[in-house]
Amino acid sequence: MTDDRLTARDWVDAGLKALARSGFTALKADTLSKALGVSRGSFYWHFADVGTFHAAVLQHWREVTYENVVQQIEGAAENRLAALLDRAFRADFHLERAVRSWATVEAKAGAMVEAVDAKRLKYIRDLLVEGGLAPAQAAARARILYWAYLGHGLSANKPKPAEWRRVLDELARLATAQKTG
Amino acid sequence: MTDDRLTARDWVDAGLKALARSGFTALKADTLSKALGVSRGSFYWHFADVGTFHAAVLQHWREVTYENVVQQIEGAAENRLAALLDRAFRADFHLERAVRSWATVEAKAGAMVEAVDAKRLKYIRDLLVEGGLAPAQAAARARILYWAYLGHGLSANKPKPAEWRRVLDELARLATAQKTG
DNA sequence: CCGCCTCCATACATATCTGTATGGTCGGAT
DNA sequence: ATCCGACCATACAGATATGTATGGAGGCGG
Repeated sequence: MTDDRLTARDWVDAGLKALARSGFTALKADTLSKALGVSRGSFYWHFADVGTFHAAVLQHWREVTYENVVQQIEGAAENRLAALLDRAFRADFHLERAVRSWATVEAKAGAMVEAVDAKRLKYIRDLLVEGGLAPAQAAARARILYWAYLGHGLSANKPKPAEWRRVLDELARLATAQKTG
Repeated sequence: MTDDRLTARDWVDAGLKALARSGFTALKADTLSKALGVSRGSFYWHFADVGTFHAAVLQHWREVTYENVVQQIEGAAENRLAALLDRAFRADFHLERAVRSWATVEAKAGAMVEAVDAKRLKYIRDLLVEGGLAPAQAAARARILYWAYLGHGLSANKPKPAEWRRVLDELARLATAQKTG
């Protein structure tokens, strides 16, 4: 039997799902309770108000969006930078889009996004330095690579398969080419 | 005397201002009428409903965000690509952020953003081709440049002045370097 | 002066969402 | 068996938003 009682975690999971599907405007006690087939009484038992629920959702988002990814990259690949690029540009971006959209409207989401950005950026920069780039150049290129990742994920207009090879090629070049003059 | 009667254009301008300041959640008849010091009766005289108002705001956004920019670039500079990069990465991004955030939630905003993306991307690609790049490579690099523009504008974490020189340097390189092998 | 047209105020009905208060159900420990 | 606590339903009050209906205020042509 699927036990009918819910946990706070169930609510947060439903929140992330609604976030990816419908954007942050779907993160309401009213909407989610209907989606879960319970009343808002359940929501207000697990959370004091929507603010604390939002905080819980953001916290869980950080875990699934950074810690988990880095763990996978560090564990599996021999060429970590290539693995990261490949994974980043192929990942589903609905959740990230929704959170960043949310971040432009609510400060607490903005703070969380900013924190995640800083950690990811540092991770890329460190990889480039390990790859042999001078720190200043690594910092600049890490920025561009991360911006490109963001821009790619946030724009609906994606390259066609034929163009993808070229794009990845140019990205890898940007990541590894030594300065020639 | 500032004439007290409003026009539809006044409402759209107020909409864009609210959009840049507070995000798309501020695009409501209720909120805007208070900001303009009139009642919602005025709003519903100029617009049938909020949907048509939103459409008018989006349409006006397209004009100020594309036509005007291209006109300036085409008119003034001798090195149009450098002028575009400089202008793009220094511009105020609040309005663009808000519209793109809006685009993740409402389909009509998404369609408008997609249309603007396609036009801007084509413009960059054409500039690169004129600069001597092969079409396929120009397409790939135009993507990356535009992605970087978007990522830069949408992330709060900007480089410090010292890093900016490096970043612009690498961007220009990406735009102009010939393939060496 | 009169009536029309433009623009806005006011009032009402309705919908959605929040938060609280209160009571109900069910399982498990004593 | 009963009592307690976890979990949820229901009902209420209030805030905020939409859209409509209706009634001014004020300029302007006839």
